[in-house]
Amino acid sequence: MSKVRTRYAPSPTGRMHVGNLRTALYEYLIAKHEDGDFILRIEDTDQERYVDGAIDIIYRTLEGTGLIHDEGPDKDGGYGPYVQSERMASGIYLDYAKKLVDKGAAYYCFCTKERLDSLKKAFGDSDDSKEDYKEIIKYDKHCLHLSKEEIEDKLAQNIPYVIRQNNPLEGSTTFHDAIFGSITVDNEELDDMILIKSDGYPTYNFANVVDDHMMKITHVVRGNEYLSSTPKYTRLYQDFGWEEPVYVHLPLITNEEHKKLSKRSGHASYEDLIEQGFISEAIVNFVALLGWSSPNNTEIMSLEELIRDFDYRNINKSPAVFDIVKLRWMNSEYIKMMDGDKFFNMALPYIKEVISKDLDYRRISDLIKTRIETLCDIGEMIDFFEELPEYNVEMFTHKKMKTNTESSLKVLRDLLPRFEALEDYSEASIESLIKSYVSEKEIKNGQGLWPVRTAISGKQSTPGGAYEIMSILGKEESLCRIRLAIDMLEKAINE
RNA sequence: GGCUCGUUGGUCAAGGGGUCAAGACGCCGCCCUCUCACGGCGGAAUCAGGGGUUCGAGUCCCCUACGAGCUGCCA
Repeated sequence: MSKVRTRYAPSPTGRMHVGNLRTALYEYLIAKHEDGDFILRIEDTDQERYVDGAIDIIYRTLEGTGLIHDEGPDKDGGYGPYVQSERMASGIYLDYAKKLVDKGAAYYCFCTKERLDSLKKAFGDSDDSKEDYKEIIKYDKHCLHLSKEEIEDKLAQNIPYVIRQNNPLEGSTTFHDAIFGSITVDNEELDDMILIKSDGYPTYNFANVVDDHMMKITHVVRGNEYLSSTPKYTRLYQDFGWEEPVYVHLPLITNEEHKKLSKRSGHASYEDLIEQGFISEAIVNFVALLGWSSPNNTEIMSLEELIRDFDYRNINKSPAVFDIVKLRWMNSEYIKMMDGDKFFNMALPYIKEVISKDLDYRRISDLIKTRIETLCDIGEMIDFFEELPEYNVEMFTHKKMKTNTESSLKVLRDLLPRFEALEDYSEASIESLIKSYVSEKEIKNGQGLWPVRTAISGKQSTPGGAYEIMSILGKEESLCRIRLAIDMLEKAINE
């Protein structure tokens, strides 16, 4: 059996959206599961849509996600070039197209845009929303019947031309997909698609077939949206007399409205997600589970585990909704599993964004590790360290803690001199001080701790409790905040 | 409009004719607890509809409905 070779063939048109990322991932996994090669090929045959810097985004994304390619523009494996515009320079696409012309499987077409437009037929109600109003065009093979002389003549006159596939009008074409099974389409439905554009570039569809064959790609993995055009690919393979690869068409990924993900939905691309505070491993893991599930029913899986367990035959047929809520959960799982040092390094920039004081960032980092879903949650969780927020005295009243303004005032008044006298502001020291006060007064932990935590944070909820926060804030700031609380409570009670 | 594909809880999903249809996210409740999280325990919630085939159907066939994709000198 020949070595498995898959390819990721993006067109450099912008950021890599999660659908493309999943395609790349599955291609990588299929290859690596069989110890095969994963190839990167840039499909830049559309100069109109080419975006500067997009190739760098592709490199960055593959590197960031760990989908390391074995061959590509930057890694020659003997099947180059790996950029279609460079391949075109050698004239291979035109040569192959001409071979098809010689066989009668393709033909020159000189039709003008105007003539093509006249073939279009409107249907649907034009009063309806634009989406219902479509045009249908199937080329009428007008130029198929040009004589050899006529063609030579037009070519000599430099009349612009394209080369079209010559599909039969009768019979049917069948291909097999690893996920969707056998699909048969009447040849009558097959349009004579363009192989070579008038600018000399091949269309994606044609370049794909030629390149996949020349690069010995064994498994063609791509989005479901290509299912409809695959019969035309099959005809091309047959006309060339080439062996077809294994087709693996992937179900669509949709947004919550069950529509194709769009750039506007915000969470569409890998880089968007990174900016939203998601971590790479979680994104990869989550995306892997959109359309596939592990046979041993595990969900949190490293790339290595995915390689080991992935089997493309288990891929789902139905479209999957991209559920960012579940991604958030998975992201939080990855953060919790992460080594403390590693998390600290990732969290530090987010911490420094809201805290400029000289505090123990590492301890803050440890406090938030189990409490955040994305790195972007950090800011609002810890901003009170930097500055005490304005808060209402009513916050001291808590039913479950059995506290109110009076009881809180008493606790804080009792504790203030002890805190003032305390030298060691370590967590343990503060803890034993408060604990002994609580047992001395025979009150509940909550009755003693709620007022303190409220006073030093000004928040209903905080990462960590009173001991942790006080020890991080330090003596001076803690005392200052407690005195402020006492003032507020006194004022409120006297009114 | 035509062609193609799809349809198991709100979401991801297991399930290839025969236990009360797994599991996860989310949601709700309880426990733990100085708050919020973490963790633990429990709960509600699903086979789109209709016909067949069969002793028996989420699983096979047909129809309907709904959804999606394609219908570009885009990929």
